[in-house]
Amino acid sequence: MKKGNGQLRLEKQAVIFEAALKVFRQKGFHKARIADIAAQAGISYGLVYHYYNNKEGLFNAILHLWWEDLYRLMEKTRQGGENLYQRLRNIILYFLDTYQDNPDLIHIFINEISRSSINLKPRLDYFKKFMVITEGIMADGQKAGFLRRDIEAHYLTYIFLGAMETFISVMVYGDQKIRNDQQKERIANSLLEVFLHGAQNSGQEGAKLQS
Amino acid sequence: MKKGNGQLRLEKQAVIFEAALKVFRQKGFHKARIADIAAQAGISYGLVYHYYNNKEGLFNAILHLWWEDLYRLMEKTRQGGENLYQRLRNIILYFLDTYQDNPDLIHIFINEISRSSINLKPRLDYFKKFMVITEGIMADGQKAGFLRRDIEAHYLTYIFLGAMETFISVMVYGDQKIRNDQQKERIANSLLEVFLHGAQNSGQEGAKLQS
Amino acid sequence: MKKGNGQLRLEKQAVIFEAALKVFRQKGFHKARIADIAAQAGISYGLVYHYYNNKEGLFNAILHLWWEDLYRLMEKTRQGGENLYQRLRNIILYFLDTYQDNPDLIHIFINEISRSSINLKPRLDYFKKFMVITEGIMADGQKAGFLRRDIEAHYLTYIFLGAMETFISVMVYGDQKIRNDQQKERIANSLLEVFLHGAQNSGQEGAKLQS
Amino acid sequence: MKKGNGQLRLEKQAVIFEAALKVFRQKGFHKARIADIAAQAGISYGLVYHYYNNKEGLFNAILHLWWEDLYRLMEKTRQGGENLYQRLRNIILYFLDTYQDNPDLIHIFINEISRSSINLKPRLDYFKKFMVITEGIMADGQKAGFLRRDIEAHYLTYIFLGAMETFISVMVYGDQKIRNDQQKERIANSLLEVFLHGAQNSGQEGAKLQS
DNA sequence: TATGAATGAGGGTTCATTCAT
DNA sequence: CATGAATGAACCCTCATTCAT
Repeated sequence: MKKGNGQLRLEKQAVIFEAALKVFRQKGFHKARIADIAAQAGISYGLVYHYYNNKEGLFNAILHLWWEDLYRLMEKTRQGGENLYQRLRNIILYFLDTYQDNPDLIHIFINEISRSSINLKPRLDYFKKFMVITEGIMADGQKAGFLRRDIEAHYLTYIFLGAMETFISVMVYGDQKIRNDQQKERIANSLLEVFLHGAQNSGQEGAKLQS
Repeated sequence: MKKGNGQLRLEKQAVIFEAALKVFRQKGFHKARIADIAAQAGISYGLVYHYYNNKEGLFNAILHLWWEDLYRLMEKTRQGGENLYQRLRNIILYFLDTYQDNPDLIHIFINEISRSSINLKPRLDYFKKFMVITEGIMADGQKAGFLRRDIEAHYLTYIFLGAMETFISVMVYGDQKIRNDQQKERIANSLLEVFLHGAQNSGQEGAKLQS
Repeated sequence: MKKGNGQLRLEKQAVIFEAALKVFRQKGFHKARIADIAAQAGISYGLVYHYYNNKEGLFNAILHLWWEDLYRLMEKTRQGGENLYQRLRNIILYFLDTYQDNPDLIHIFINEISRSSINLKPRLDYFKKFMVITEGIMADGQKAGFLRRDIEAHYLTYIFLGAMETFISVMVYGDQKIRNDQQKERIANSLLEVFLHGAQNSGQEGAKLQS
Repeated sequence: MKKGNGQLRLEKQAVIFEAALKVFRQKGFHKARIADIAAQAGISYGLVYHYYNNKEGLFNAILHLWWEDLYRLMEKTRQGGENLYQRLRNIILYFLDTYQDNPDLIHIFINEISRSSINLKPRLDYFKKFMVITEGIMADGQKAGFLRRDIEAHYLTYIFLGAMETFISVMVYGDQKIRNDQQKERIANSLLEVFLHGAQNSGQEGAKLQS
């Protein structure tokens, strides 16, 4: 019986969470009202405070979900003994999958987590951790001889993550749908291709570029 | 006399503008108060409304400055007949120069303009225009044979701009100073190097990566 | 069985009552939450409403306990045929004993019952009754020739009760402990001594005071 | 001009202050709403926040007025070289005068300052300072031989202040008016008379009291 | 009895904006 | 031009109380 109640509690909490995702996505953190979220969830606004401490607590729950999932993926991919290419691909696919499965979440990531000035410090800490892990991957790649060593690992990190994030951003802002897995593949490949081999045409013309 | 007054008006407006830059940077748009800006400018808060319509108008002025300057640069670099490498380098240097000369502005760009949900539509339009221009550069590069054609031009754009923006973001959040022009060079070179030639080690080991 | 249940009911009620004492003491009536009291009692907050009508009803129960006990003492001391000195001493000792045995209760008396603006009317009525009884004692004392008649009986009452209450207040606020019965004696004696014989030094110097 | 504006500001602040006195008196701190105070002052509630930080700041202003005035009196009476009798009389008359001139203030003192649990710590500090000053007077009296030395000075303090406060309280709660200066005299005399010479009848009967 | 989910009145506070001076 | 007094919409949050289970 207790378990049943607990389950109900979790379910209701999830309903509020989903509503919050939607509303935060539509209005952004600052303009989202608790009343909006409650209305979206079909409950009274007071009940939101039964399940979450306050607006920021609710937002933090979202933030937490996002990052912990991401960390988990990074950890899994690290333990899986996959090679550099696979690992970078996994990161990209995590974003693309989330884009497909939980567009609200990725929207919030792009607009409210990745940037914007709410709650700066903790947000940055999450971000840094992500960067540090990614940088570890890059360093591994350099050590293993896969990645060039004349560019610092954290520079590679910025370039990779920045490129990916902007990719997602453009899709988010343009409201582009991912129609099928092939499209996901194409995006991931383009990104990795350029990141790994560069944008320059390797033919004769390209060679003249900097001369 | 009229001209003198007009000049005074412009000067006072500039004072408010500078104050707004500082305050918007420190607090973000939503938490910045008109009273803060006025205090920073050393005037009464009522006076702000003589020079700007309202808070959003003031913010738009900043936004406008940023983008118009950027467009101007893009235009100039296009007309200058510079090659692809130079043009991309100019964009990067514009950001790095602004980072040096007007850190408030670049901070606002990163936090409030580039993303975040204030005033979504007009902001996106500015951004799109920037992307379109950049995409034009990429397309030119492809046409001229400098850039590979198997990746769509707008993909190249996302990758380039995303990488650059994240570079700047990290500097902004880490409060890193640019000490000298050599550092700017190094950053620009790293970015361009990876963008153009890729991160992969061109030696033997690197070749095995995707196998 | 019925009796047993009734007893259980009383016990649970007592648990809530004790918890309320503690919480009202710590937070005061306004800041005390039913949830706090329930937590203190180790029950759910809904259950409080099975045993008491509402927050005020719970507080009234405390109030009632305090006053009825006090009235009972006053009645007993009146019937006991004790003399004025004994009767006044009994009142003081009642407060001091309560201070020892039920510090929460005396704390609430000082902070929430004796003054403060909750529930003004009923509280005043309780208080008045107490004053009237005390005034009766004073009047008796005047009639019997023990107390001076040039000061009205209710003035004597104010002075006596006010002095005593402040004594207790200071102890409450200073968190002073009563270590033993001798200390209680000393306090009671000091109070009665000054009340009955005055603070003025009866020697020669004192005589000059008002000249 | 500036001075004139400042004066206006102070006047408006005073209007709000007066309104707050009235409303805090009628409803007590907790039940008083800023909107009530604003309505009483004939202004919008937002304006209250123009002149005071918040509800507590407004209340603190009242508190401050009360205590600083009282301290000032105590200081003046100390420097005036008056004797013990005069000094105690001054304290009593300060309360009675305030009762006449600013009944709201004395009401708030009795209900919200002297007791009740808002903002406990600072309130107690104010109170303690008052007690310490009074205790100094008592100690002076003992040193000068006017007051008996077998009762500790702080005990004398509690008795004196407690008696006085209860006197005032009863007047406040009973909504008694002070009709003329003679009545004030009578009250002050009664209090001092009992405090200094005691309540006991000095005739033969009284002597038997404790036997 | 017992629980705690659910409700919503209620109030404090912020601050953009207006406007009389 | 300049000031800052004045307004009030807006919104977060608390918590007593009810009630289905």
